[in-house]
Amino acid sequence: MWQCQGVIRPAAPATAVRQGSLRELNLAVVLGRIAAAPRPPSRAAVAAATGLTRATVSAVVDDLVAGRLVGESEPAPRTGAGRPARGLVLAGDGPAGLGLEINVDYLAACVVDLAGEVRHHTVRRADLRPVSPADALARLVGLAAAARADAERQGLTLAGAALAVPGLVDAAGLVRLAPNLGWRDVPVPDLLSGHPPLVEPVPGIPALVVENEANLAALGELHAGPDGPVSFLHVSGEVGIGAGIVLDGALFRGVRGWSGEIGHIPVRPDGRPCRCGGRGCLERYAGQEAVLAAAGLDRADLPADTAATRLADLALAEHPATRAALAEAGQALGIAVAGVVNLLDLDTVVLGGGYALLTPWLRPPVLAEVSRRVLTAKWSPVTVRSSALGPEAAVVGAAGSVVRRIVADPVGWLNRTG
Amino acid sequence: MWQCQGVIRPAAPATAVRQGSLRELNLAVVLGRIAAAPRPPSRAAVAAATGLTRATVSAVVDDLVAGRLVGESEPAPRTGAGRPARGLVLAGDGPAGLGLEINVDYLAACVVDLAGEVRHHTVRRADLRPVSPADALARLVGLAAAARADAERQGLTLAGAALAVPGLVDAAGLVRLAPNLGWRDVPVPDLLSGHPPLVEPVPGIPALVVENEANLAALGELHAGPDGPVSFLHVSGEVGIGAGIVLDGALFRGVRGWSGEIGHIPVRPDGRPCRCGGRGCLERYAGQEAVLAAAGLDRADLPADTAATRLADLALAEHPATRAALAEAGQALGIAVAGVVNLLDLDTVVLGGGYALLTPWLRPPVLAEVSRRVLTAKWSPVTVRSSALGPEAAVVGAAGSVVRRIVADPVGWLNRTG
DNA sequence: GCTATTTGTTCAGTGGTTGAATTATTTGAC
DNA sequence: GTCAAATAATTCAACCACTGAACAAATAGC
Repeated sequence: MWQCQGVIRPAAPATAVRQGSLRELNLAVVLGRIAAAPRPPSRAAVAAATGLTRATVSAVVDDLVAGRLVGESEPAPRTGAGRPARGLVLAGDGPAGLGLEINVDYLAACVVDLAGEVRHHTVRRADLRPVSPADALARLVGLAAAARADAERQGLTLAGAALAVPGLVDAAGLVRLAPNLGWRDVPVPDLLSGHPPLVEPVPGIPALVVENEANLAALGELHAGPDGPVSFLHVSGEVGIGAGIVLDGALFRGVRGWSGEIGHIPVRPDGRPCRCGGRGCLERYAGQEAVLAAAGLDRADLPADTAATRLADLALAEHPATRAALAEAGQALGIAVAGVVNLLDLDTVVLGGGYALLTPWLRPPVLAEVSRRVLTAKWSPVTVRSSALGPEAAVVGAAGSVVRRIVADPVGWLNRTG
Repeated sequence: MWQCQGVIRPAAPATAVRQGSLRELNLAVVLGRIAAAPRPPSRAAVAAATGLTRATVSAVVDDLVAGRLVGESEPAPRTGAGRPARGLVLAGDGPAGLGLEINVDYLAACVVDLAGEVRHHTVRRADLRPVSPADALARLVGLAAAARADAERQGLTLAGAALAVPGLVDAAGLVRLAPNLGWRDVPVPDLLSGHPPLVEPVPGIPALVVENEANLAALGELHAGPDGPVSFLHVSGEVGIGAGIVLDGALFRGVRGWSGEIGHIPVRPDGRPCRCGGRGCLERYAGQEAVLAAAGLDRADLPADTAATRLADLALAEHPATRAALAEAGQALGIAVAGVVNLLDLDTVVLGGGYALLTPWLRPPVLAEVSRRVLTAKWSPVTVRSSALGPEAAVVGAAGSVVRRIVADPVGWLNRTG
């Protein structure tokens, strides 16, 4: 056999590999293996899976246990004959991630531990459109402080925080535009600098990452499904429509972090004008306002977060205008998704946010457009399914992004002072 | 400063780092550094850039020189006072990549050395639509043998080959569908197995990779521009329209390698029916047939590879129908590109293949649609430019993909027997 | 209780990097 | 022309982390 098909991936280690990097890399490898294992693995199992020797794995695990990243499970997993294994699990009393979210009609905070368990979750409903950014952030700091106190009561140490915002965020944490909140050029880090820090700083882990909610919601989905797909498109249908793209288990953020603006993909290029300046954007056909209007509902009547529930109720009751509105929205969404799948060759699309509840009615038209328009659909069907977390995906994903970072690169945490 | 914005990138080393991996990784690091340097760097400069010690770099370079991957440049670069540096360059007499291409009306072969120089290039024009896949591949083998002989005459050793095909290729090298060639389910490796091998096998380097031409053309563009962008969309306008997506210097292939089917993104969802089964696909408005028809030309009159030249000539002569046809095609292309940029947040779009010649007329309408429809365009403008390599991008990119792989992971080549 | 079996640890050995000292080679000043 | 300063590259003992084999620990089955 002299032929062989292979992937073209020239991703070399960009950075030099020094003496100590060896241990640093293996800390990440072993920790990642423990995180990915379906059951608590023994040191021997980790050694077999990674190709390291048992001696090395033992040494690495000692470091991880000393750093409160890994613990031994009780009771030990039964294995049959031989000395019983001691199962390794991610520590439930080590570092944790703080997830925060500001949205149109609620604030939320949550804490996720290394193992991915949600250990704290608060949602405070309030219409934030009339509230100034500074005041909104001040309220959020209160939620964060309560979350931190609760986490510490459970023996957890918050190692970093991530804030989900429904808008465009630049690399410095400046919210360039969050139309539904009415924010424009809001410097989140500056506004928070007057408050006590959300978490004690840990080297190598950003104290606060500000990120688009749709991106974090996609990560949340990855986090929720233990053996789900590692590459998918997550579409969040809210007032606007955002998408997060997950490729090989990592969020794809684009050159400046502004990927996923699926709401402004043209689906009717000469159609309805959009406030973005374009015409026929998806948002004008499948966004909350458009669907409510088509269903004959007045959006002033109901808060934004109940719109999806209301639509689902009406659809369930076979309300004709609602059914038609969802069919039209689904078709527009399907046109956009077909383009995305043609471009990126993804095999899974997750409907999240407000769309999660509406999946039963959106899925058929989306699938119809996709199977008609995607060139490769005949060789490999595209799965369209509902989000597991729904509207909570963004906060959970935010907190999860912190712990994912620790698992991927535990050196910062291990080298912390104290 | 307790806040800090960071990228979310949990890409840990999936594989264990063993004792010997240290040297293997540093071979790649040092080689990559030499490849990326604008001028031949000294050992000391490589040490400074990578963080390794001079001692280590010297040892690593010795291995690379012994393996014919690196040489010392003559004359030595002048540096000022002190012992003169010995400049390190990628070897011009070591391994090389063989690039092959089958297209509608030509076969091509080329050889690219480690430094990226094209050392051999042949194009044989012939209408391949009436030729059976087996015969076409047999002719290609002839071209490849000539290329190999020429390469060896120059002291080069072919380490691997890549074949560009205008169609969908699966992981086994099976061409599922190449509509313009009339190919369907053509098992390229099987058909080649009766011929002598294209290259002597090298461990770790696939003897033959079969890949979509648009993907390889995108890589070729990356290869041509020394300090161009590392993330961009490369659109190849031929009979069909394909795109290659390069992210951080690596080709994004999608889950099954079928990414980039931009030709079937819906731009007029209820518009002209497409042979893919959909309606209003970009290809029906900006593909070669559509543009020729709109310009009032009969495509039977001229071979496919001269269509772009002909259109450019007419446009230059201010032929009204041609101008209008290109404006319409550019608008359709702009609608599709706007969707892509909204989704992926890319800042550069390269017009390649037949579009390269037509850029002066396509660029304005594309830019107009993009700036109108891309949400983030006001903060960071999108560059639309012409391909540097034009129609040769795919073969060059194919050959370049082989050498890129060697530079990224030189271990296979170094461990070869002989 | 004995054996087979598997887990986890210990320890000398080794590969590869480190850092300082050394050699090599040039420029520029006196 | 000679010497000092500067930079490049090599040499070598030390050290760090992984390796492999031997060994101790703990259990199931007979």
